[in-house]
Amino acid sequence: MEDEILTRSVAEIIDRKHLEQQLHSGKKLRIKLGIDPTGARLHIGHAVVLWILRRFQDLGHTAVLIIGDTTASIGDPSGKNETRPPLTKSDIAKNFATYEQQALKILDKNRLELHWQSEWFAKFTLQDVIYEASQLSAGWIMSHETFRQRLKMGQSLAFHELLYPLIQAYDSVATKADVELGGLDQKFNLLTGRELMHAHGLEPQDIVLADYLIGTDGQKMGKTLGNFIALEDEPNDMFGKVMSINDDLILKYFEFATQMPISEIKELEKELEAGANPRDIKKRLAQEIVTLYHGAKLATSAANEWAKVFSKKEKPSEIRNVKVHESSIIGILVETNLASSKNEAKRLIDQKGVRVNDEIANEGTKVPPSSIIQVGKRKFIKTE
RNA sequence: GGGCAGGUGGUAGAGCGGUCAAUUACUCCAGACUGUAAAUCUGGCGCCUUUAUGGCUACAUAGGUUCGAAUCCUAUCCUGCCCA
Repeated sequence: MEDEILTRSVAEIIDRKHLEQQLHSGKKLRIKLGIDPTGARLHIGHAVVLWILRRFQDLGHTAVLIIGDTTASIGDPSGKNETRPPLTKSDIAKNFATYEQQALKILDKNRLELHWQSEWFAKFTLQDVIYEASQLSAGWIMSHETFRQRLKMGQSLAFHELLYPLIQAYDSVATKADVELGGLDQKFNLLTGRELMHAHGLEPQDIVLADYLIGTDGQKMGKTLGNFIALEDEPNDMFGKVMSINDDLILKYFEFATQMPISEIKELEKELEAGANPRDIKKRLAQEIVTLYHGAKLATSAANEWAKVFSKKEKPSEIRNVKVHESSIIGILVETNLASSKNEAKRLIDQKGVRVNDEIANEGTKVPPSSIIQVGKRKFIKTE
């Protein structure tokens, strides 16, 4: 366990030696993770860092979650090429509520400490801001790759964005973090935490940077890219999405997205090298992942369902029933959101992408009550 | 404050008075092939209809010029660069 915590899904550790000593010292460490209360749905890419945090918890350390209600009014500039619109207070509260619900599927709430940035920043005066800013050099801030890039490329960069690393860094001072976790793109922000802690006479936090989990299409997993597996995806859906990842990613997903011991993953690697059908290994992967978020029982039924629909090409056992008012096939497709417009519906029909009761539909196809309508390979509904 | 260059569809990025609902690439959708993988190939990708050499809405916003504007003019907002 202690070995895995420094290697599994981890891209970089600063300062490794120091952290190892800390872990061996028997001290109860405070592990900080900042949360950006923006999007609502977590995906298994976000989960990577949460699982790392969970492993620390399992060793008896305390997870310190910081909700970035102050930084939300800036928007993390890391890796972004434009200024982000700020969020309102109620957005933040709402977003956090959904975040918490999802994150608790992974974290242990008994070893959890929760803070809002406003706990300390609400009291900040301009003098305080100036003082904190004086502890960092402009050269340091401008050494941030993202800032340099944006200036070089002639993209917008607003002054307040330069404060982002400082604000996040102060969280580490306020909470006296021993370790801070983050994604690889957070490196600069977390390093700034070390700088600022040093300036305040505190022992600088160690940093554990999680590696990226690649999305289902091989690109970085991201909400905007639409290639993510959400923690709240339905079991069947989640299973299907895992099955659709590229073969090359299978082992990486085992490491990053499941809790299977590394030794077992090594076994699977050998099986693959020996010529096992990647599909079968992937089924195990899907089963593992679905089990984490939905339990073993639902995972098994998702596996059966998948085999039924896609291997044997039968229909799913449960098809969503939808009340329809339209009578034409085009009208129904639009009404049920299977197509976004009538033109879209026509296109789908022209391209033989629509079936009504297993028959390829044309524009004049009649839809009797209780018909099964299929669009593409995976979308089914039953009319009422 | 002054000068210059820009703001185009989900993204990047062409177009610079009619032939523009707008080249192209990526994303995306459907089909073929498959292991619901990847790769590849084919078709499509603003909305509506009586499917038409059709209508409507769109190229930052608001006006204007013109038979006709994404393209020209004016104002406004926004961005970058240079000067102070």
